[in-house]
Amino acid sequence: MRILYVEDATFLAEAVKFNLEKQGFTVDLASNGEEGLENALSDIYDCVVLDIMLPKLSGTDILKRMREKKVQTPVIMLSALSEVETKISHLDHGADDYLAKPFKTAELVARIKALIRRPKNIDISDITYGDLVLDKTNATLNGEQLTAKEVEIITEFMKSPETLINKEHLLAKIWGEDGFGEDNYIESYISRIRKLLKKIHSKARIVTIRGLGYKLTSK
Amino acid sequence: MRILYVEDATFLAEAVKFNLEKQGFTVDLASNGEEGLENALSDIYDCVVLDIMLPKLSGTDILKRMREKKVQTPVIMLSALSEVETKISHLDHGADDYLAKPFKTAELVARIKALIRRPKNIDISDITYGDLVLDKTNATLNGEQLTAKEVEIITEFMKSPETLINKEHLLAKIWGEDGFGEDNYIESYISRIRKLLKKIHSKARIVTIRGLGYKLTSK
DNA sequence: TCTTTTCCTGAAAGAAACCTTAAAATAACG
DNA sequence: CGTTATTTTAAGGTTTCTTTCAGGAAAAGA
Repeated sequence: MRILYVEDATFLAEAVKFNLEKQGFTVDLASNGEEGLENALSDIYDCVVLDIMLPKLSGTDILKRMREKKVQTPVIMLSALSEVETKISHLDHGADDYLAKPFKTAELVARIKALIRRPKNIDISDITYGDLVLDKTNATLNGEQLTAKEVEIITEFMKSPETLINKEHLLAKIWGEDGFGEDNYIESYISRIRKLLKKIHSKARIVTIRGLGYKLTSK
Repeated sequence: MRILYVEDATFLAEAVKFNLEKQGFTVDLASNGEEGLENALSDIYDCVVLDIMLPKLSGTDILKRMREKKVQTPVIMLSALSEVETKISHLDHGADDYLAKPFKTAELVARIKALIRRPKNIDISDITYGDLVLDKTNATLNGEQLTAKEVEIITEFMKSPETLINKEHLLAKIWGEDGFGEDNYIESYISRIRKLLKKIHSKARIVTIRGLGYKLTSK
């Protein structure tokens, strides 16, 4: 479970990071809004915690841009302001929870856990692209049974078809942490997925953009 | 017995939770409508208590959506409005009981208990799928005697045949709490249920989707 | 063209998830 | 209170998925 914590108060950031890691989470820190946004958009986190008052770009802005870019990672907002209005406005913008500063780390941990553990009933809906139907509840692609990793990879492609997806992103999202000579994981799976697509007689295929990554296309 | 209580007034929610837990219930809280709906749809609760006035999504909406999705968990609605009209409209939408705010926790506890006790008289109807007949009054599958846990597990599968059911769900629904029980519980029972299906000469069988869960199928 | 880099693919090794059985613990019953 | 039935624990074996490896093919660069 990987968490992004965007916070400019270093001492606080470090303390919280320490506590979260003790709970078994992997934690990345960002100390300003721009850096935070960049990380958040990578879409590899299981939860993002945003302070609102930040240099360069506010937490609110980060949240807004994330949702614009269709990044659906659960978000918890932190702020000294506990006015109901602000709170509601954030929830409206797609924040999943809200915590007033100062807070107890235990409280934050509890909320993160609650968000992550939330039943996955909602994003489990089928994904379709062209003649492909990925049924995530049954782990099948056009009726063909898939393995867990295959589902994850195919999901990434079908969520952003006709878009280049680089290996780094796949490694980070599906294998977590930083890869090392592990590019072949992906090549191996791409190979198998291509076979699958052929077996299904789909018009869609995965093309490789040498040096950059792969792309699902049906053109 | 696990209960979901959807309520935005935190102080009230905590108080009620405390009292219900004293009665031996496990209680999950949700503080807004969306979260409440998501949790309710997971279909692992024995009873859902819905406040009507909620941020994001009203209790009424949650109830409606639950029934649309065929989630038949007993529901108690809470509201400051005690007008007969509203009451009737909710009961029409499939609520099982109605309680006006403010209420005494003891009153709520009593109603929850009443509701939870009731189902055993009602949903005792047989469930069938393909050549299988589960008789819940006698705890038999095609005449073969079952144990209590076997009935519960088989019920889950027969309620949603041809659908992947993951271990987490089974653990939460049958053993309660947060999947603290071992996966091996399930593996053990699946093994026994498979023997049973063979003995019965049923066409149906339980297939395992490695890393994801199990599925009852007859294809 | 020849060399280098990057990618593809099939097969084998390794790891993880799952199955099965039997015995121990617990609960239910008389 | 003893007996029986059910549930849980434990262990070893089995299967399947994932990773690794190695050799070859395609693209890019010299």
